[in-house]
Amino acid sequence: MTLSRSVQDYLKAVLELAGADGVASTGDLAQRLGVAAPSVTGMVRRLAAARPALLVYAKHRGARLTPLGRRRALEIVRHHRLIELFLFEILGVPWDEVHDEAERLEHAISEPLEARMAERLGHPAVDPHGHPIPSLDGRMLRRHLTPLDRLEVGQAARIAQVSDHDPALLRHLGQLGLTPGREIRLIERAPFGGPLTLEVGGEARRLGPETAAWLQVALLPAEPKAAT
Amino acid sequence: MTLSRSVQDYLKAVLELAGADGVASTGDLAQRLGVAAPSVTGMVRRLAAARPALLVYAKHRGARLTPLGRRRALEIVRHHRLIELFLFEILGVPWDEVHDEAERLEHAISEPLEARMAERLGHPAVDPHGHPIPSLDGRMLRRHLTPLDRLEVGQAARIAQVSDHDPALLRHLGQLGLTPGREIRLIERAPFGGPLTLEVGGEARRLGPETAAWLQVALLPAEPKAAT
DNA sequence: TGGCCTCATTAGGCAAGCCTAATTAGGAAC
DNA sequence: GTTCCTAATTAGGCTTGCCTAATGAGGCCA
Repeated sequence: MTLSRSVQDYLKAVLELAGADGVASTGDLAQRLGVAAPSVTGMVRRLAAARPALLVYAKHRGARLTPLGRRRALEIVRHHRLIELFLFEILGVPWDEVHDEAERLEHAISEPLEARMAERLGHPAVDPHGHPIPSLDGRMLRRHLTPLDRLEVGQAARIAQVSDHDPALLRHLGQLGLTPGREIRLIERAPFGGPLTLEVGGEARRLGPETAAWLQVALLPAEPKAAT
Repeated sequence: MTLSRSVQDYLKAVLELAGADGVASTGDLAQRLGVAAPSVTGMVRRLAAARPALLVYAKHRGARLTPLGRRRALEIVRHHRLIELFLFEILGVPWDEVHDEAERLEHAISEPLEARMAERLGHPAVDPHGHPIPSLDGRMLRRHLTPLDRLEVGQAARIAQVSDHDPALLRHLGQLGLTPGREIRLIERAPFGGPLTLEVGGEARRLGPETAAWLQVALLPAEPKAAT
């Protein structure tokens, strides 16, 4: 009942790519996993035929996780995010490097070791990029978030999470001080898709709208300085 | 030029099983790696045929590491032992559990991460079982050691290293206080292969000779209490 | 030197994961 | 309803790493 590295990667990808209906297309999976499309079809069929099944699959309409598959996928995400936070907090690995490192370590860590790490970190709820860490029973923090580029002018917000797909983006955001937990306010939005101007820690920062779309924020009431 | 997990395991096994002539037999490798003998023959041929070669192999006379193969094997051993020490020191994992955990993690850690761990640990020379940690350039502490069961009666010694092949043995030794760095003295040796009686931290401890053979010690001059 | 026993090798096969090239199904547009 | 484009699937094949069964080489002992 031990899942291979590849199988774990497929399950995680389905979880992360699934839309509102829980379905991920084989094409998207192929792109995300960096393999050819027929490889995905083959694997997805195997995982749906497995007993007990990890995926539900019907030709030409993508794959969906079974409850068991979802449980397994969440375990891997939990490993990944705990490892990211551990590397960041305990070893001082920069936040733009933790993802790739965790991508390999997540398959090699045992449950007892994971438990030790979680305890050492105080059973944290989010990773360094602000993504929620699933609990042991598969629950995770659910928040009401807005993409930063949708913010209204004058609106204050707290940065909740940033995409970790590109290390260069993370380095850039780090330099601007745009890290999870930080309070910001949208000062101005240049017309015709121009840059946003943000107040970040008392400084004005400019950010392209495509870049801003990679950040998710939680809205704050009118005067943020009043409430913590 | 990236080595698969299996290849890494084979190289490490050759390094660890090689006798004075540097040769490891295919049979010993099969046993150590938990695979059938023909699997070893096949892999060993592949690694000897690879360009650049990692092994030297001649039919019916076992395998030997090339300089490159040895370098690679030492890298893996370095990973393994640093991880063991890290788990032990930083995460408090018991010394009888660190080996299995490191066995998986050693293949998943990057060089930069390893460097961070080494620095965090103060560039240590030995792992929790007393085994030397190879340096980045492949050198390692070389000591003059004696198997504990060969000690002469009355001789004082310091425990240098213990075998980590069996967790139960490690738990037992831990309870007796027989850990690397500890000073001991052989009080008595029962005749006909009977147990050894040791002085350990002021207490008398009994140990079977087969068990004692799993420990290696460094001899100490007559009065150990005088020299710290 | 021959016989025998052990260990190693060859022969043949299987599963997992991947690939490219060729075919087919779905769905949008007319 | 047909057409056509795109996305997905089938067909066929490769490598890695393992297996069992059958054969062969080495070395020891008489």
